[in-house]
Amino acid sequence: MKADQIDDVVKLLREAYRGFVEPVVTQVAKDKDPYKVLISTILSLRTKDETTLRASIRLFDIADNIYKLNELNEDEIERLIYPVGFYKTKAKNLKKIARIIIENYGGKIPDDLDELLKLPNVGRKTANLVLAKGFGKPAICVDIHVHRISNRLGLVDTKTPEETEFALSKILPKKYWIEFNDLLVPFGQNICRPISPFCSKCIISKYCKRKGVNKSR
DNA sequence: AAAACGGGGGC
DNA sequence: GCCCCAGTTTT
Repeated sequence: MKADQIDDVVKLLREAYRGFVEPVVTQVAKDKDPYKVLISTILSLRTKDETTLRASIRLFDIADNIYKLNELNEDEIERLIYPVGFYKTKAKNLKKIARIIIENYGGKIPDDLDELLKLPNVGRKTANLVLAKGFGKPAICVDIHVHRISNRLGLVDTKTPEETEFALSKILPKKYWIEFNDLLVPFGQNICRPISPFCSKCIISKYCKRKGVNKSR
């Protein structure tokens, strides 16, 4: 895809974005607090948005910073975040993260990819979202929506999200890195769904290489 | 590369 | 009942 076509895709997605509900992490962390971005992103993994939203609000009402989170025990965290996916594992890891951040990083969420990746339950998707949304640093956050849609557009031809991140870093202008994920997630949830995508309502279908796939409507 | 982790909600 | 969900970790 040519550079001017990528510009057009972003422009069209920005217009469509206004009609969508914001991604849940963006809603919860409007103040761009890296702590809230990190924690709510972890809560969101394999979890529906509405569940993530409720859990995040409950947790941040009690613990809106890393020190307060550290004061909670595992059972308390479990009860606050239930029923997000893997809530027991996440409660355990959130507790660990609080301790690590306080002991090793002076209570500050690190703004470095490799350091973030050392935290339990933090992979590339979460780490890059923290960098992009929490610190405003150029980072490409590839979740399943970005991965799927980038391939449908022919922007990349990849099997795994990690490959997609690498491929996008070569062709996507840096000025779009931070917002790319925010644009594609609601688009992927509402229009460019995994199965039965609404191709007839798609504002970027002219750039799509897989129009009509998977029982599209 | 593939399975496991895990509970709620949609159909 | 079966399948999906802003992935990560382990095998």
